[in-house]
Amino acid sequence: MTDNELSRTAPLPTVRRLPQYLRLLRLLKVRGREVVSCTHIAEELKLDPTQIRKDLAVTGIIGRPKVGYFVPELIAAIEEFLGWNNTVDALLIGAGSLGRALLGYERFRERNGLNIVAAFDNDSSKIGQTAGDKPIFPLEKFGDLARRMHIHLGIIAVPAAAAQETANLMVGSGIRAIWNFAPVSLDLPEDVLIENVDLSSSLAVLSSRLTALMKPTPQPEGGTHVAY
Amino acid sequence: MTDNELSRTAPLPTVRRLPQYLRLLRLLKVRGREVVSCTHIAEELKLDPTQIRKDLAVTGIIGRPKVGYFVPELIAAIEEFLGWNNTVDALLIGAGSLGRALLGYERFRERNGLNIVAAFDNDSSKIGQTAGDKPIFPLEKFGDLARRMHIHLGIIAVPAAAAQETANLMVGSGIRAIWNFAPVSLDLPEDVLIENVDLSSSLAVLSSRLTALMKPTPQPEGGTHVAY
DNA sequence: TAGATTGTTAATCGATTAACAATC
DNA sequence: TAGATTGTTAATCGATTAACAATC
Repeated sequence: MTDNELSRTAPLPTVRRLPQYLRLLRLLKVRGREVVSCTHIAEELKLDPTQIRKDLAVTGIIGRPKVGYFVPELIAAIEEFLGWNNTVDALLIGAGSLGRALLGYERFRERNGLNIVAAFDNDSSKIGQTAGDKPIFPLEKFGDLARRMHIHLGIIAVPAAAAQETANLMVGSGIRAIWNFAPVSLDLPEDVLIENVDLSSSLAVLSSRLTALMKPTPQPEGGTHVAY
Repeated sequence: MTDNELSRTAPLPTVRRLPQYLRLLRLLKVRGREVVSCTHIAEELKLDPTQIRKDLAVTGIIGRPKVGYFVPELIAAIEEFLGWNNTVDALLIGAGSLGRALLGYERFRERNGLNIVAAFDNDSSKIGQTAGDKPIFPLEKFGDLARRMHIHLGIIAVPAAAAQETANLMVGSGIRAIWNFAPVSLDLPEDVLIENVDLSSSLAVLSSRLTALMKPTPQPEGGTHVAY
């Protein structure tokens, strides 16, 4: 902890890397490993050891020179920083194939402290079905359930066209943070947290590199020239 | 284009934002809008106009002072930069719920130039099924089809435990770029492109902020002190 | 002890933002 | 023309990497 204040908020890139460390650490724990150094983590994940040390510092963990960190202690520190030591309930809107895939991913609860309680959809043919043991309710019930269960995390898995109104419904029902899988930039009150999962962004990285590869390699200037 | 060389490669954050611009521009086009300024885009997306201008520059587009950019021209420039003006074939391994959700998302082809040709799975009960009109083949057929169709883009949608061997199979079958949805850091040859979609990273941002919110607000140091 | 590793400060790198001349 | 907007250079900001003293 480099601040005398309580950690402002950690750099975003750091936060995004923490789950990666956590994954490795859990693996090491299963393998019976008790201590681990940044050097070792760095080798495994092909990252810079100093960066890892800085990243881990945001969790408040203290390591031992010459030794490293105690694996279970480090796991606990990261989990606590992310809030993954406790389970947070969430409601999901949109029981299409993506929504049901998210519902069916049981590991969210154990690994990421995320418990998706139920899904909502306005397609009556889906109502009453379950997906991954989770019930699918009609959209009208959302506000009621959200308030009654004091749930403030919402997941949007509806088509782009319906995303904004879905967000509005959530906000009106007391939702304070939204995990949005629809490819839209949502208009939200300042105090509602939003995190977008944008597959296009990710694909763009891959396809632009792939495209760059295919392109006629930037010829050394000066026209035809045979090296020998 | 600020380089005299052919654009090295654009900054990663820029590449990740391009699809967002593209989405807005397509919307504007549908609405019949012919020109657009960075100022306008910036307002819509709540970004900095200068940043947008720099971002768009990587595509080689040239705007007109006082006017802005021609919408169709700008769309074409971004699509070309990303390679989304042409369709790229891809093969997907893992026909679980996530895999089938990806298969079923028809918009990939029209919007992102991505054509998922078929899926592969080693669960015999899934073989012969289709998902979003795409056939599901046994895993053994992967190499054959990949080579025969000259496909070099692979999508991994298998459980974490199977991801590395899946990647190995892909690489051995001539795949040059992998879009990986499994929460694992894969070990790959240097020359194989990899892009990971890591839901944990994304969730970490949301849950760490949510956790920070819940925490007892960092009290101004110095114990009980009443200001007046 | 000597060597490895942490924690932390300083240097570097890259991306964002500001400033401003060119221009339609 | 005057004003808005582009393209580009310079300044700022923040994250990564390097350097190094402290220490088990």
